[in-house]
Amino acid sequence: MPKQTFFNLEPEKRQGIIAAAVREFAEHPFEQASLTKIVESCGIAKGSMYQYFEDKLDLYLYIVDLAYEQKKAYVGRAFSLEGDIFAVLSEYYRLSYQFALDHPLLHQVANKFWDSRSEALRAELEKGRLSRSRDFARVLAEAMAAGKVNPQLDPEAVFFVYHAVGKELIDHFHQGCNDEFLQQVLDVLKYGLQARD
Amino acid sequence: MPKQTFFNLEPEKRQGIIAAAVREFAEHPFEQASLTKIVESCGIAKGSMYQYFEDKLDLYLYIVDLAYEQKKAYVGRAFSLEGDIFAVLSEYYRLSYQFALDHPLLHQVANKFWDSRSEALRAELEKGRLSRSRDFARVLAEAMAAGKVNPQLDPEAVFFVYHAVGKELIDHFHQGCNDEFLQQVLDVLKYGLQARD
DNA sequence: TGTCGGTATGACTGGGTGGTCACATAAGGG
DNA sequence: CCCTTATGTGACCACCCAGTCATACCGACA
Repeated sequence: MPKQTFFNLEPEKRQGIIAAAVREFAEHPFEQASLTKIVESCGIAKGSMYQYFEDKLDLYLYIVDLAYEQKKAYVGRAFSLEGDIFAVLSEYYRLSYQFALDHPLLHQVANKFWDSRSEALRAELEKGRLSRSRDFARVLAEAMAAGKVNPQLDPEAVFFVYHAVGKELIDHFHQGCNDEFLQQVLDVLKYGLQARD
Repeated sequence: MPKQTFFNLEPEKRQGIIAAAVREFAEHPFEQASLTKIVESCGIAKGSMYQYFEDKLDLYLYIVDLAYEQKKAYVGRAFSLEGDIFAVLSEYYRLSYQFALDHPLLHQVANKFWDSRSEALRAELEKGRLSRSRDFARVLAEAMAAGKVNPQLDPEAVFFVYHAVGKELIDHFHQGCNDEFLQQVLDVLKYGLQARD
């Protein structure tokens, strides 16, 4: 967590620091991101950074959190379509894509976070995965109870699959991804590979 | 490509270098892997490394290639089960898992390769993806022609989904992954989320 | 005016990196 | 025995890094 000093800053300066950090962490994973470049890019002294944050990791986690909060606010509406799980999923990924278009840097920060292999970040990673699985698990359980979802499937396996595909979709957002392709991918998940009678 | 000098080495020494490099690249992505540590770990001089390889990238690509060749040899049998695409897929992932158990370091090298974000590796990444999509596309086309596969699906989307899930499965091999869970994940893909009549 | 807490600073430390190069060694062929 | 060619070597170079610290600045209050 940032120190109090950081929050005492004039908002303008604070935003400048945040913006510079977002730029750097959007381009490089934690280990390769350079604090030196961040302070140069926003024109403050190296030492000042240590008045605001404990260390590089502290800054990083603050920025990742920020990116995630923004994304959650953006994407959360999808879950308001209660009842129709397929509409929820479609809207969820559509909004994720919109977010990536509107906030490419925040998108990249959040995205790069997931392939951090650093031990220091493992705990945070797991926490994030769990918190996101909760909403999904709830919607899935409801849909199963309502008989809308294939009852022979293992809910955990379903989450695993959607998580994997979601990650890959998000990874490929930067290459462009029209609504049609998105819909086709979701259809694969919805109808399954095997031909129906 | 390694220089001729590398292939002139006594096999024992050559294997020592390979083993050390595999250890390092299994633990760290390309950018964070340390040539210095590799030469220390196999007891040769830094300068010698540059008699064998052009640079760090040259060594890395050689090692990745090696890991992939081994994996292909191990996993390729799956495609001999022509005709039943679901058997092929099941066997493919089962063998991938076996490979990860038998050769954990090679597995990690191959695996880490996919989340390299370095520009220098982009071209290689794309090449690998294409070469692996070919076998899959062939089996899929056959199964579609035979009416075993849902004809309304977009083959490209199908490949996308299987690639994504495969990557995530492989990522999670190190946490253990029993046959049963694997089967359940494949069932999700096979039967689809929507309840059948 | 003095002084005191909070803040800003950037030179510096100690450690790491990939890559180089002048030199050493060894093996053959004349 | 020398000369050439192929290898081996590790000190060294230039660069980058996170993090520290003595010093300076600044506004407020006395």
